[in-house]
Amino acid sequence: MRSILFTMIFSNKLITWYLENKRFLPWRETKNPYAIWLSEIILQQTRVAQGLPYFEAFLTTYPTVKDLADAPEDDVMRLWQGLGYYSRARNLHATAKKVAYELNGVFPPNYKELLTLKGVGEYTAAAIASIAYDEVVPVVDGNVFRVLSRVYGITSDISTNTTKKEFQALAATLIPQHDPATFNQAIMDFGAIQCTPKSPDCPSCPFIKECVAYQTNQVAVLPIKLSKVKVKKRYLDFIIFIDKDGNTHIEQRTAKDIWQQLYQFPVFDSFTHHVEDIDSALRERYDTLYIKEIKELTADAITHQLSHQKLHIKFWCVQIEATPSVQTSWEDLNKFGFPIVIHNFITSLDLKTLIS
DNA sequence: AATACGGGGAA
DNA sequence: TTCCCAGTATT
Repeated sequence: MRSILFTMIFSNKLITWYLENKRFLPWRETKNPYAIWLSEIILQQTRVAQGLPYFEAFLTTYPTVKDLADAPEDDVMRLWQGLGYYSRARNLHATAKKVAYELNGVFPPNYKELLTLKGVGEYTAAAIASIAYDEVVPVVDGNVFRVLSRVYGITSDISTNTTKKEFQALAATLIPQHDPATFNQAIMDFGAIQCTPKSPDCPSCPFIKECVAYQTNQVAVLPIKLSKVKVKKRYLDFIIFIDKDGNTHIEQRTAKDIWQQLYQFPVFDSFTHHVEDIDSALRERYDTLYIKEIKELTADAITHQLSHQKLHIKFWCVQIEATPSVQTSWEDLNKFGFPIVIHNFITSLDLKTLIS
């Protein structure tokens, strides 16, 4: 452990850097817990540039937590469409309802109670408590792991819970009592702008003299992260039914699986192979189905990379007399949230060429 | 302690 | 391609 003097130098230098280099972000202009909570949920595992337009859209569409609580779930999911990790949207909605109707519209007032909210873990509770309430509790996110592991030369595996506790303890010694909000945002901005994962800007870094990683030439290998995910292949054949009126059929995903609560076209789903004989497969699943024509819309399967699965996706157009279940008009599809890969495909499609 | 869960940007 | 992003919930 470094000296007390160094911890003060670290905090002061960090905040000095922040005041000169910080990004101007809309959620920094407020102490409103609702807006700050919203920004923190959106920014989980998400870059600022990607989350920013979603933050604006949500705050505009739902100016208060009650507006969000009262929204239909389909609307919330659709607004979240494309951002990924959709459990965040479901938890966001559930928490909005709880705050609006069980907590009288008031967010829990401290770190410990914030932790009880769905979708709010240690990082997010610390972020909200420090930024909205000035509670002295350090955030530990990917940026903090990176900055501290480098400056302090910490070589523990950051994917373990034990290491996370070590970093929380270290950060707790660094965070100043008088301005935790600025410190937390400073260390995250520093990690995002200066001490970046790849090719950080060490020559202009204020910690170049103190940084253990820089002095021992370990910047490129820190932080150490050992856990590596294994990615499964998965084969999806989506069936776009078109009936005689030009309507199609969609269904909602409800299983504990990817894309829960989002919509999709009926699908054949396998971890080993694409459907070999679509015609037979369709007749097996829907025993009464008058098929006029089957058209393969994707000569080559579309690949779509998720964190734990690599999807190989084909789309089929199947013209029939009537849809096998509830029908949806093509124009109404934009009322539903789809996985982005489906949404992009729909957008690229021309219905006329589909049925010609 | 491991694993599942999206999508996109950067190198 | 590979990495990883203002992580959380579940097993």
